[in-house]
Amino acid sequence: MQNRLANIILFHRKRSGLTQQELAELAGVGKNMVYELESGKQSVRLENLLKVLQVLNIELDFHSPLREAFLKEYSDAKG
Amino acid sequence: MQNRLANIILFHRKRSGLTQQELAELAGVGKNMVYELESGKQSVRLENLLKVLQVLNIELDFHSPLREAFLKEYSDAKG
DNA sequence: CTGTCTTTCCCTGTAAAAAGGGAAAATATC
DNA sequence: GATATTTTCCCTTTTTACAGGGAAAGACAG
Repeated sequence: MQNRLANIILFHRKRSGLTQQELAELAGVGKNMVYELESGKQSVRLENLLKVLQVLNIELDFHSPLREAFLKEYSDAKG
Repeated sequence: MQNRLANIILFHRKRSGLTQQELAELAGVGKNMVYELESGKQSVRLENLLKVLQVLNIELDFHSPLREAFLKEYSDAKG
C-alpha cells in the first residue's frame, strides 16, 4: 500500500466484498496484477488498470489549467 | 485519435507548443510512446502515461459512489 | 511548387509485464 | 489455539511494450 491509486482500489475492493482473486476474475486479469496494483506498482498496463477500475465502478477524470478549454473544444467537436 | 485520454493529451501538448518528440524527451519516454498514447492505444504502461501527464501538468482524479467515504478515511489515515 | 518540420507507422532487439501455479505469511473465523 | 481464508511473494513461460532508427505521408511555410 503505497500510493493513492493503490489505496483507492483497495478501499473499493474491500467495500465491494471481493477478494483479490475474485476481482481479478471479474476484470479478466491475473490475480498477481491486482496484488501489484494494490501494492503501488506503476508498471502495470493501463488497459488492465482500466478493467479493474470498471469492475469497481471507478471513473478516471483529469484536471489541469486547460481543463475548461479542453472540455469546450471536445464537446464542440463531438456534438 | 480515438478516446478521451488521447484527446486530452493531444490538446495539452498542442497548447504547450511541443512536438511529440519534444514531449517524449521531457517525459523520458520514446517518441513512439507519445504517438501511441495520442492514437488511443491502451496497452501503454501506467508509469509512462503518468510521466507524460506530469510534463503536461495534468493530474488524474477519480470519482465513484464511494468517493466521499474514501476521501474521509484516506485523509484520516494520512493526517 | 519546394523545402522543412511533424506525424504516422514500419522494423529489430531487449526488457519486462502477463498469467497461473504454488507456498509461506498474515488475517480472520470459530 | 486450531482452522479456514486471504494476501504476499516466489517461480516459469509466453507475450508484448519499449526505445530508437528509419522512411513515407501529411502539414505548413516561404
